[in-house]
Amino acid sequence: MIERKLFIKWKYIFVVFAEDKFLKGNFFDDGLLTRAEVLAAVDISKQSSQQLMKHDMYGHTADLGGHNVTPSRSQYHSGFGHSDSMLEQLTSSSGMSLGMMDHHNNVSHGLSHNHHQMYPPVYSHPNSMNGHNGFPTHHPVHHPMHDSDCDPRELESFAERFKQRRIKLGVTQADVGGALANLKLPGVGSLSQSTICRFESLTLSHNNMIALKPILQAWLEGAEKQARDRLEAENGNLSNDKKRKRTSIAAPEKRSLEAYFAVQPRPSGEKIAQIAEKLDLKKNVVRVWFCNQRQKQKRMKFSAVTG
DNA sequence: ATGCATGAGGG
DNA sequence: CCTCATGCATA
Repeated sequence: MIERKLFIKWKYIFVVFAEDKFLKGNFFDDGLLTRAEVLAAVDISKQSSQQLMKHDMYGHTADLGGHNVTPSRSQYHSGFGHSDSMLEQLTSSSGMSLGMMDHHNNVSHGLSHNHHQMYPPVYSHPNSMNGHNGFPTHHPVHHPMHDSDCDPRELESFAERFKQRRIKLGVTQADVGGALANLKLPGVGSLSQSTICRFESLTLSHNNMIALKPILQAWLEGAEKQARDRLEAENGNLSNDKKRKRTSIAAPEKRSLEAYFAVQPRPSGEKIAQIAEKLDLKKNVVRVWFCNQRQKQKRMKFSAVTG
């Protein structure tokens, strides 16, 4: 599948970086990666890349069998299997290998958790799921889906059309997010500008895209039907002092993390602690960075180089 | 548009 | 601890 291929290419880029560091002799001083680990990763990645070139990397989105609403099984496992085992042979250290991920994946959430409203956005709820008409945990409420709803190309074109029509309506991404709550669909609250943006740019997981599509489609149709302005989205309740802070990881540290990630996407807690210490970052920051990085590789598109 | 963060749910 | 869906904050 295309996303898998893109991931391999992406990984390749950073492994090459690791190789470069290695050649300059400044990569192993910290002892976090063994010579064998890097050489193996470099070798495997090169092979994978060559293999991909032969198989038309950008040509077409091709397959991805019309089914799977959930990535439950290995939908990320084509043409990479042997590489996994190779790496495992060469990496004497901790666990998982490069392409190994997601063997279990229950996707038990639907959309709509309406959770953690610690920072009340548009509609404010003091807490996640207290009594209060709040949807307990999750809602299976999904409209009957058709095969086309799972087709990446269909999703892609829908996202594009959506953006187009949204702009035509003169509505911002944030407006859409807020308007969703007025849709009164069971289990559907508002969404942030971030999420709408990510939907339009396909930078969400395949499943997330599928879940959001019917909702956004419903909004779009409603909004167009009454080309009126129902842009309300009452807000203005920003009386909270606790500002969330976003730590910024400097470029050098980030490059190191990327190099580590290329070799071991799922480092153990121990390893994370070591890395954190080496880079002088808090362990949790490093852990979260790896989590986010893993999520990134599962997205439909990679925003930068893949156009 | 994206980077780092949170929290539910599941082991 | 992880995955996933999401969001605040920010470049």
